[in-house]
Amino acid sequence: MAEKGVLQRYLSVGEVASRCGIAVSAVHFYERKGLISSIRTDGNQRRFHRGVLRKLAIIKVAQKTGIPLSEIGAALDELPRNTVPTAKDWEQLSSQWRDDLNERIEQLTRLRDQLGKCIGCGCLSIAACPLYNPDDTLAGDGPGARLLELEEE
Amino acid sequence: MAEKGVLQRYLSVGEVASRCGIAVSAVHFYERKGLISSIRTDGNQRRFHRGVLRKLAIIKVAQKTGIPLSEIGAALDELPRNTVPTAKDWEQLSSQWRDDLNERIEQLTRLRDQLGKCIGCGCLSIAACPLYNPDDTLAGDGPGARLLELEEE
DNA sequence: GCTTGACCTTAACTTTAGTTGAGGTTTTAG
DNA sequence: CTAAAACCTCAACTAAAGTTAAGGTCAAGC
Repeated sequence: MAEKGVLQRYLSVGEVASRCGIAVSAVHFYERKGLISSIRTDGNQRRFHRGVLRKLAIIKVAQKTGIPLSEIGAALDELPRNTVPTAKDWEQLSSQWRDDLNERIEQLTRLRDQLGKCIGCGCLSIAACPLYNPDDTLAGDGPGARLLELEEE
Repeated sequence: MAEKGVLQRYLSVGEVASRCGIAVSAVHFYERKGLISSIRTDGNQRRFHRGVLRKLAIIKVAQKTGIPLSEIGAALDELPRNTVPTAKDWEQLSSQWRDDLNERIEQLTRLRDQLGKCIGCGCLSIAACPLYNPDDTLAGDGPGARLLELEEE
């Protein structure tokens, strides 16, 4: 199990980048942001543990769900430092994001379902419109007073 | 129908902003970007036709769907200039965006469905993973060679 | 009639997620 | 052994979507 050198143990930044399909500059950037880390060779070049590949994959996936890097970084920080994350660790991460994703999906779905109903009618600019005012933040400002003011056509 | 002044015909920038729940600076910004327009008083203050309220509402909604302002602007430009848009005009707009929305929803749904399957297993960094490589852009690079390289745990 | 609040313009600043370039070093291949 | 490819750092730039500040004008209330 410990045959050294048979598999290359560490990856250069270029290898990491091309395997992940991202730019070298992005790898640098993620490291600067603390999302991934590396050690250095004598010649000061980065060497990455192959575990970084999975992290980068996860970063990419999480970004697609709309999660900002700062949050991704925070989530990655919760992973055990210095021990290789287990399947359970990853699952915890993904289930957290799945909730986010579900919420975003629901939001967009509601949006879609309202889109046709609201956009063509007069209600869109009005406190009562579920699209325009989904959180009902304007409720109680005097009901409906605004409603008529839009009837311009 | 032409009783002047009974309803205030034009809105100041502050009125527009507070009615739409956005900042004055944002109204200025949208005007600079050509998304909305105004006329000026003798004293050089903006006055907005009330139709701008609906446009702003639509801008807000479209932004929530993830459409960038540039595209929103382009869509608004397709509306008839100088005539008040009809319900049909708005419907065309919304149906266009509905397609976008549907696509984004589908994307996120696929993502969600893959999230648990992939994140915990070894496949995430690999060309074969549907999440990581949804467009199959790496297909044909030599099948599976990368697959084993991730098995670090 | 003056003071305050709303408005004006222009320019600079903010955040996120990187990219690009300059100038210099290391590694690798022939 | 040398030349090219890959790497290094640091600073500046980009884009989107605004916000904030500075310095000045306009309008409304008392």
